[in-house]
Amino acid sequence: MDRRQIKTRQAIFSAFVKLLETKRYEKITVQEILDEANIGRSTFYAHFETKDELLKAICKELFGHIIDSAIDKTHTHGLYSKGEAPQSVFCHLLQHLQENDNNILGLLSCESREIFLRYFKDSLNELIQTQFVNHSRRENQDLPQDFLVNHISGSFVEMVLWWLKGREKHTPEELDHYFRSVIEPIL
Amino acid sequence: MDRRQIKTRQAIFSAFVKLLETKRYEKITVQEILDEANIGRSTFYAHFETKDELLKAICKELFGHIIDSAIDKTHTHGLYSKGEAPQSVFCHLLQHLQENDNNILGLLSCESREIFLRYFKDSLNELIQTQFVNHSRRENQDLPQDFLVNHISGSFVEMVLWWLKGREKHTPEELDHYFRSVIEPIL
DNA sequence: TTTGATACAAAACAAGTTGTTCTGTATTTA
DNA sequence: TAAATACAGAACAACTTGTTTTGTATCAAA
Repeated sequence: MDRRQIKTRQAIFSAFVKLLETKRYEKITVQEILDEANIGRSTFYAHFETKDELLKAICKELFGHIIDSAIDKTHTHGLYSKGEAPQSVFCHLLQHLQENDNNILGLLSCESREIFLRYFKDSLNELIQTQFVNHSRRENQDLPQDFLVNHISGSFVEMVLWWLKGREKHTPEELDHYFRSVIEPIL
Repeated sequence: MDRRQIKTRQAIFSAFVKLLETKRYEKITVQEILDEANIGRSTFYAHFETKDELLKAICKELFGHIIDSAIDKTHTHGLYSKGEAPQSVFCHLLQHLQENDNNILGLLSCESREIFLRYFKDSLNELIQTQFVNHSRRENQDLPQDFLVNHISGSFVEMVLWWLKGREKHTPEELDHYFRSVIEPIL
């Protein structure tokens, strides 16, 4: 890939993430991105068809790593192992988030966070779903499985939201403990 | 209030809700609302300063009733009463939603549902918060109270989301049972 | 029923936005 | 070095937003 392309793509991403810190996604104009990234109009449209496409590309790129890393984790350690594992996938995810590569925490707490949180939750949902299918020795036969899966991924994302709203005063390990406390009793 | 104003306001609301069923909020133009509601441009701007203000007004109007009704419920029966009460506030809320006045379920499952879900959750959060403060004989001293409050309201909204995604195949009573199963063990 | 107020429709408007297309230049790869 | 291509800059039509103006229809109060 051409070095110029890489540089431009990165400039657009950085500009977009920076703008998102102070402005809602819908209110950001292409012109503002151009000014912030210092690129020409035609250049932008050579990279992305629309602003929406840029959004999708960012989601894929930023959450791709985190989710992939979590998938690897489940392949070796499973999802939770009901207290046995010293570290759950969820703790792993939180630690990964806290590293804040590419200011991913900024995206998850900006005004347009819903967009990214929903993307995050959908990825998480798939991960948990497959995990449940694999070794499902569930005791709670009362509840529909997809309800439970949704409850877990939904609660996790809501916890991240709560965490960020409180300016990250808690450690990933503490959060993992909180999450275990409200999830393990129902498994 | 002038009858003409009421009629116009209602026409705008209906048009807006109808458009939201097939189009994302951000993609809806004022012109489309005018055409659907059969009103003039100046008329719209006499009622609402911007499209965003219209959105706020709709949220207030539609969720106001439901939340107020839930608040009344808590005043007489409390939030959950740990299994004693035949009907929880949550069941009450779900039944209210199912009546689908003003197509509120349409709003909660349309492409722009995040907007309304977040508004719904914030209202719910306040309600649960006050309830916790009132008679807080919590046993789980391990968890921060606002984490628990957030977990409950968040999980509820996520359940509603799951419910609507599955085209409402479950009754409010069933959902209430599911919700008790995942919330009561941790209280 | 009349009268004064006002909600309304229609149209024109400036300012801003989007996505396209063109030309010429700079950079990269082979 | 040469051919390919990524880029800047500018101009463009089509659309959107919110304002303003003018004349008409409807309302509420006397």
